[in-house]
Formats: sequence, structure tokens, C-alpha cells
Amino acid sequence: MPATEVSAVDDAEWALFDGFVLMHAELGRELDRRLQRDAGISQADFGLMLALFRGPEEGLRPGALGELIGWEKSRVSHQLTRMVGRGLVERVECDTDARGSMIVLTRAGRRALLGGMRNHARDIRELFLDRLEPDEKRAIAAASARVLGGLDVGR
Amino acid sequence: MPATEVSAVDDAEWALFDGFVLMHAELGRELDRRLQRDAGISQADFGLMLALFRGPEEGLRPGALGELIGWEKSRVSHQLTRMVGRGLVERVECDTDARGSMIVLTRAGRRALLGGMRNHARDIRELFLDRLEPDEKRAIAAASARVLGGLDVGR
DNA sequence: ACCTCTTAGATGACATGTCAACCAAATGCC
DNA sequence: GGCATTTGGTTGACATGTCATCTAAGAGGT
Repeated sequence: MPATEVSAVDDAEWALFDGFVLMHAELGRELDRRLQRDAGISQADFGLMLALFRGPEEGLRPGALGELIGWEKSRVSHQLTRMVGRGLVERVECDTDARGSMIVLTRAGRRALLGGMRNHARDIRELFLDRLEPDEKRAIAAASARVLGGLDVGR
Repeated sequence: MPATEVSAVDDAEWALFDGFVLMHAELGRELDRRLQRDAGISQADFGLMLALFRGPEEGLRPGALGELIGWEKSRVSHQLTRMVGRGLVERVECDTDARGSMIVLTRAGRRALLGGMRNHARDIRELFLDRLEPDEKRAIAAASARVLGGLDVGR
């Protein structure tokens, strides 16, 4: 592929992209394994429950939940179905809009979340944050925001 | 969570991790959509076929393939089964070790790969590489390698 | 040759994610 | 009120990944 090509991607850049993707994949897998082992939940469970935990007492609508964690509605719905089955969350009748329900943490869900929280934070620190230099943290934060912003606009 | 806690993760660091994860997820989804639209294949298909394409004429063993792209063997096997079904690759009898077969690209596979290559590179450049500053590229490359290295050792 | 141990892969069960189609309540407009 | 449209969610079909288990072929030692 000639260097004059607009879309040309040289070896160093391929390596950058590849390494980045691979790192993220491995990191995610390891975090998932640990979270599963320590608290019996997945990262998906964790993120969703964390949003619920931080949210209002009455719970959240599936839509609002998806908005918060950046998931599309069908993904939220499927995940909720599975989590209801595992007893982590509950669908509660909603007064103001009968099309959907409010989602709330069950006692077991809250327990699993709290149990996982400390270890998960430790793992993220150990496997990721602690391995970054301060300027790398700045660079990654800035780059993530910029790339993410570009994606939303482009769609 | 007190700041003296070893595992303490402050807001800025949570945001860093969250933003990073979200960015990667969105980027991957968008790249997948485009690759699917332009060449009818997934990123998984693409990566696997690219390794085959770069490899020796006779093809590669599933194990070697997995080694190259960093996948575990069962994942490779499942993906191959699906891709054989879609006519992208073929399992060929192996002389030297009858436990497995050599994997080779089919004509259709090669065509799909070549069709996707240019556009995919352009997309990666447009959505990711072109949005990074030179120092961010350096930082991300270095950080990826370090984090990845830490994961392998830790396991 | 024979028996054991290792290794390469395949497979089944199951969790996850995407897309498209569907459904019913809510909303707008006449 | 009555009806079309929008909106919030669910569902089904299907691709993907993980783990545990299984199979059969190599390799080694006697």
C-alpha cells in the first residue's frame, strides 16, 4: 500500500492499534474472571448494578439505565431478563408510564455489588491504573474523550 | 472509601477507566458495522483471515493461528467452524500431524479480506489514528505494552 | 511393541451482544 | 372522542466468547 494513499496505515500504527485492542481484550477478560470469582457477577452485571446503586431510591427505567451506561435498549432488556433470573434485580410496576417498569436492586444484588466493589477497584488499580505514568493517564483520558466524541457525531 | 486505602480509586481515575472502556467498545462496534457493511465480514473474521493471508502458502494450524492473534484454542475452533460454514476458510488434511488440519483461505475468503482491507484501514485511520496526537500515540503504545505484559506475568 | 502421558482440537452448555421485528401504552392532532 | 404516530420495551434469531469436557493422535520410556 503506497505511502501516498490517504488511508495508508504504516506498521507502527497497525502495531499501536493491535496492541491497544489486544490489551483491552485481555484486561477485560482478566477483570471479568476475577469479578466472577470474587463476587459471582460479570462486568456487565457490575456496571448495570452500579448505575442502579448510584441512582434514585425508586430505581430507574430501563431506558434511563441504558442512557447512563451507554447501552442500547435491547441489550439492557436482555441483560435485565438474565439478571432478574439470577435474582440480582427486580422489575417493579411503574405508576407514571405503564409501558415499562422501574428496575431496582434486590437485597442479593446489593450484596453482590458491594462485595465486588472493593476487589474490583483493587483489580482495576493493580492491572491498569498502577501501570500507567501520569502523562499516559492524561493522554489516554484526552484521547478517549476525543475519539468517543468523534464517533457520536459521525453517527 | 478513604484515600489511605490501597485500592482507592478516585473519581478522575474511574472516569479515565470508564471513558477508556466505553471508547473502545464504541469504536469496535462502529468498525464492526462498517466492515460488515463493506465486506460482509466481522472483525473476528478479518483478524483471523489477515493472519492466514500473511502466513505461509500451505496455511496454518489452528494452534499457530490462535498464537498469532492471541485467541484461546476453543475460540479459534468455534470461529473456524463458523467461517468454514460461510465458505471463508477451509480445513485441509495435514500430513505431519493427523490430529488437526491446516487452515487455508478459500477464494471467497481472500476476496472478502482484500475487499475489506482498504476500507477497514481507512476507517481505523479516520475513527482512531487521525484523532490522536503524536504524543498520545506514543503514550498509548507504551501503556498498552506495559499493561499487556503485566497481565501475562500475573497469570 | 506397549503402556502412559501430553498435546491439538472439537464440542456442548451457556452467557453475552446485535439487529430487526413486534407490541402496547402515550401523545398529538383533528 | 377517535385515530395515526411516536416511544419504551420485549422478543427471536443469530453471531460471538468462555469454560469444562472429551477424543484421538503424537511422544517417551521400558
